[in-house]
Amino acid sequence: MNLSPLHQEFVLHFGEMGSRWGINRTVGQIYAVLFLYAEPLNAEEIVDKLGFSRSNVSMGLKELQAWNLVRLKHLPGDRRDYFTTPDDLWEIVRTLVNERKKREIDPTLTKLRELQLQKPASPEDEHAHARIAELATLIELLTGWYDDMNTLETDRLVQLLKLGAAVQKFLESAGSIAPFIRPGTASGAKKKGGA
Amino acid sequence: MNLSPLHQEFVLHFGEMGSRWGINRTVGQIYAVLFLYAEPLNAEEIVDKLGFSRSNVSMGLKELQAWNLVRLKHLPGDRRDYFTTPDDLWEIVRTLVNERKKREIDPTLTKLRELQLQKPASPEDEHAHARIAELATLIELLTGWYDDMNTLETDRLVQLLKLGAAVQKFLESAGSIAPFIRPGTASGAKKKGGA
DNA sequence: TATATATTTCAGAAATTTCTGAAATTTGAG
DNA sequence: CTCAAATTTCAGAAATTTCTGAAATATATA
Repeated sequence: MNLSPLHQEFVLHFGEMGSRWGINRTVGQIYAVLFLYAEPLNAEEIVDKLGFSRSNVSMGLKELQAWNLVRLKHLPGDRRDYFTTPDDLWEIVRTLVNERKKREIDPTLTKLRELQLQKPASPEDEHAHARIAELATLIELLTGWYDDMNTLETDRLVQLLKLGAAVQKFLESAGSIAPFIRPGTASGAKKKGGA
Repeated sequence: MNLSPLHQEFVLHFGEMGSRWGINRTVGQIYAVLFLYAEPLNAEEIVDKLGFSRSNVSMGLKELQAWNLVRLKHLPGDRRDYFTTPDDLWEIVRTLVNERKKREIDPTLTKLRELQLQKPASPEDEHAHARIAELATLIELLTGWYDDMNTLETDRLVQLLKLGAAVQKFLESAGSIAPFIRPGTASGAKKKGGA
C-alpha cells in the first residue's frame, strides 16, 4: 500500500467497515482513498495506492458509480476517467441513505404489502399477518418521516438535529398542532383522502 | 422448508435482506421465523421448520442472542430453551439500531479521533485531516441526535415522526429557541464547558 | 452420583464471494 | 478509418464464509 500512515489507517478501517455493510472491503478502500484526496484520481493511481489489480479497481469504481457515491471528472487533454467524492459530506450521507433505502427498505415494503394480500390459511397465518401489518406500518412511518426530512435544506436539517429531543417541548403543547396532522402519515402531506 | 407459503415467503425475503446486512442468511431466517410465530420456539422446532442442521441453528441463536434480538424463555417442566422476539416492534428497532451503532459507528468515531491526533506529514495529510475532522463532526451530530431521541418514550417518538418536517415550522421562529441551544451539540445536554 | 436430554464446539466440507490476468471492447485523436 | 490508450468483461484461482456431523460439554432430575 502506497499511502501515508494516516491515509493507510483510515483506508484500512473503512475497508473493514465497508465489509460489514453490503459494500465489500476493496470497494470500501477505494472509496476511502477518493474521500481523503482533494484531487480526483484515475484508476491507475488507485491501483498504485492500494495495490490491487487494475480489473478489480475497475469493478470497484463501477460499483461506486452504481451507488452514486463518486463523481466522474475529466482533465483537459487527458482521456482517462478521474474520480472524486462530493466535497459536501451531507451530500454523501444523503446519497448513502437514499441508496440503501432504495435497495433494502423499499423492496421489503413491497414484499410486505404483497404478503398482506395473501389469504391466511391457519391461525398461525393470522398471527403472521398481524405481525407483518405492524411491521409495514412501522416502516412506512419511518420512511415517510425520512422522505420528509430529506426535503429539508441541509442548514435546516442541521438545526433540527442540534435541537435534538428539545423539539419535544413543542409536543407538550401539542394539542395546538396535532389536529393539523393527519393520523398515520408523516406530516400529513402525501396520502390520498381527506381527514 | 416446513412452513406455510406465507411464512416461507417472508422468511426467504428476510434471509436475503439479512445477508445484505452483517447478519447472514441463516440467522436472518431464524429471526424471521421467531418474529412471525406467537409462541416461543425451541431449537428443534426451528430445525424442523427451516431444515438446517442442529448445530447451525445453535450458532444462529447464539448470534441473535449476542445481538440482543431474541428473548430466552422456559416452559415449566421442559428444560429446552425457547426463543421469541419482543412483541413490541419498537423495542426491536431500538435494539437493532443500538447494536449497529455500537458495532459500526462507535468504533469508527474512536478511530477518527485517534487519527486526528496524528501529526500530518504532508499537504495531503493536512487535507485528509480536514476531511476526517469534518466526518467526525458530522457523525457526532448524528449520534448525539440519535442518543437524544432514544431517551424519548415510544409514544413521543411516534408523535415526532408523524410530525415530520412540520417541526420545521418552529424553526422559522427559531430566534426564540436557538439561543438556548448550545452550538455544535445535540440539545445542549451532554458536552463539557459552558456557552 | 448416574443418566438421559439438551446444547455447544470445532475441524473439515461445501458454498459463496472476491480477485486476477488475459482477452475483448470502447473511445478519442490523428 | 486506424491506431493506441483506456476500460471492461469474464473464466477460473484464491480467499472467505457458512454449514455440517461427530464428539464434547453442560444440566436437570431421579
